[in-house]
Amino acid sequence: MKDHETGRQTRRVTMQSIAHQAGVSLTTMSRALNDHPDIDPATRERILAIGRELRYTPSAIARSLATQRSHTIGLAVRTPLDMWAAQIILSIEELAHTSGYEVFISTHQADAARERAVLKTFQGRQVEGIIVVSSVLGEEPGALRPSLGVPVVLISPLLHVAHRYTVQTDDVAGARTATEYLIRLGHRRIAHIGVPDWAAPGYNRQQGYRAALEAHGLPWDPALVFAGDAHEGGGLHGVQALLALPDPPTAIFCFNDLTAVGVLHGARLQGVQVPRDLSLVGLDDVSLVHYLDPPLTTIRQDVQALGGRAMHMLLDLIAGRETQAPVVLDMELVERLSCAAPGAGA
Amino acid sequence: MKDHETGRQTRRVTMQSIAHQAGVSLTTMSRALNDHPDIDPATRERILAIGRELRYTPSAIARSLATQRSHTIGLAVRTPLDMWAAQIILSIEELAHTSGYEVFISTHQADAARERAVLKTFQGRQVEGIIVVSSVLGEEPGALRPSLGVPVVLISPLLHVAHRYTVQTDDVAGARTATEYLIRLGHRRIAHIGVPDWAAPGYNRQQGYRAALEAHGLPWDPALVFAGDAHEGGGLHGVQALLALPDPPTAIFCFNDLTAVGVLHGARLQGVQVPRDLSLVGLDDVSLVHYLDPPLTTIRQDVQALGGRAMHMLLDLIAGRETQAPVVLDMELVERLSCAAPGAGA
DNA sequence: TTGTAGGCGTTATCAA
DNA sequence: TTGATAACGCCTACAA
Repeated sequence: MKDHETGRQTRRVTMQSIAHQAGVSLTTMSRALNDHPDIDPATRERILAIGRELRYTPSAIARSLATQRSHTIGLAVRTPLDMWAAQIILSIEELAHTSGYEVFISTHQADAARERAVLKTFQGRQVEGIIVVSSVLGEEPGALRPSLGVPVVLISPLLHVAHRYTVQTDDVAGARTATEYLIRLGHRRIAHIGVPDWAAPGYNRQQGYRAALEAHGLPWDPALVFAGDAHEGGGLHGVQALLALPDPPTAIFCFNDLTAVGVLHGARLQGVQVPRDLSLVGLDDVSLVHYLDPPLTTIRQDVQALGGRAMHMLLDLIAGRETQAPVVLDMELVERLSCAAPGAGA
Repeated sequence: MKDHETGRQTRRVTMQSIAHQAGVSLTTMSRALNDHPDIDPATRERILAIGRELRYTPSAIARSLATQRSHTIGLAVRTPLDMWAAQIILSIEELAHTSGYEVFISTHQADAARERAVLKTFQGRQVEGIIVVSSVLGEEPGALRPSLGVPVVLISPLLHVAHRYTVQTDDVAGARTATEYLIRLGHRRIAHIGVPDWAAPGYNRQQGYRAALEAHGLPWDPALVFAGDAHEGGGLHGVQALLALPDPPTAIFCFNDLTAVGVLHGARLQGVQVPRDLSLVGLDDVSLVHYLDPPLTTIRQDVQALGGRAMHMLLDLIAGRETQAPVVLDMELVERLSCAAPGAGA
């Protein structure tokens, strides 16, 4: 081993060396480390002192091999780039930390092969559990089976539920809440800017949107549904297309807040005022939308809870405890200033 | 071991069992796995086939113990919550993946004790290298020494450089570029909204701001420097305080884009128009600022390169290769519409 | 080309 | 209260 500060060769400090120094057996040494009851406090202190002096750090790897427990979990996300995933990473890491677990992180890029590879790697690393955010394999029946012996918890909804342990927000209800709010304000031509692939979240939000329309006897007009990209650009193109319609919408429900930011921008470019000429509802409630002009009305999802519940579920499964599954979390309307009754303007 | 799908008890598949089934020794088995040259392709195929059939996954832990290489690195971030850290996590994870490394992630919350604990844990896990983002220990001379035998690379600047292997952006130059841009536009009263603790990035950006003022013979007025919080709220409070000044600024250079978002909001609330009455420069260039009203002029930092360079440096160190250190990356002005010559309004 | 045996650093089961 | 000794699952000289 090389000391990267001095470049000197160093010999690894192991239980051997310390036990030797202290004149005790490996067993006693081990007891000292894990503060086992069957040990003289004095000898233990002596051993630990030597350990500190020699800067001894137990090898978690050797320990794992011996105990058959790695105290690690695997966390696979599509990408850490959106606030959503970042918040989930944070809450999971914190809980893992307080529960004595270390977490491996990997990205799967919404690619099935990649996700499979990640799971396989985690399995090889002997993780005790796996959490997958925005899993694509979750849709394939039995695809999560190969991770035999390791509990897998999924965050994000599935269309074809092929897995029991999932934590998700109720996208359908959330989208419905948003749309009904707009209907209550008096809007009749309500558009939706979604995502291109219509994977579970996108599909569900669109379903909620449609359900709200139908429940209130409003026609479902395909021309009012635009496939965005969950980013500002999609929102921008979306409004441009929607406003160019012969009979343009008076309100838009967006897949997420970023999309709404793009819509806001596009509306401004066209001289369309929000909320006077166009009402707008986002989804997520990222901190920033509070500071937009106008502050965005949105649907809040408790992302921290998503991660927390998933981690708790995983800990339960690891411990062989009973656990409630699946978990579906509610979303909540946050009224700000981007909505108004239609026809207020021009 | 318990199969979490069926609840059945299962016996771990190991090299033993497969070698036994195939009627070969452990050595041959090992050779088959690591496609060693000294093995009959036929027997190898036979062994691998059995492995596939029995869903065998080699134990990375046992392998690590035997080879004394874990093929893991540790990544400690302050928090994954800002785009900044998220992008770094992504680029590091990708490079690690293509280099055959798995990454442990942890947060240190800008707390020295926590960071020390994380490093210790990583060391125990036998990681081959560590990257710390926004390290606080990096300032303490020798604090990174305990991670003996493991190379440590730091991302983010240090005030008192006590560590050689760092990757950072040139905050001083970036801030100076921003400020000089405003000066060139004709501004004389230029404010700065920074961060409260004035840790390295905050301190350096303030230094760059001051350096620009001095270089152009402009007075340095402490009243024009406000301590924000790197978030929208700080920007909001910042403008409010600055605009209330007897001789308010005509331009503001913000610590980061989020701060600028708050400033934009605050200015609007006060009826102050950007850029007519107030010019604004941010820093980071997060995707969103392009869609603000007006689109934000900002200083771009190449966060992806930050992560990439750090990871390359770490790989070099792990391999015992020479590596260039420290690395300082330039920042670049991105002109958009939030700046104008002063006095255009009123 | 294949096999034997020892070792990696720790825990755990017995005895003492 | 302490100590041998055998795992844990894999790699690697060295020998056959």
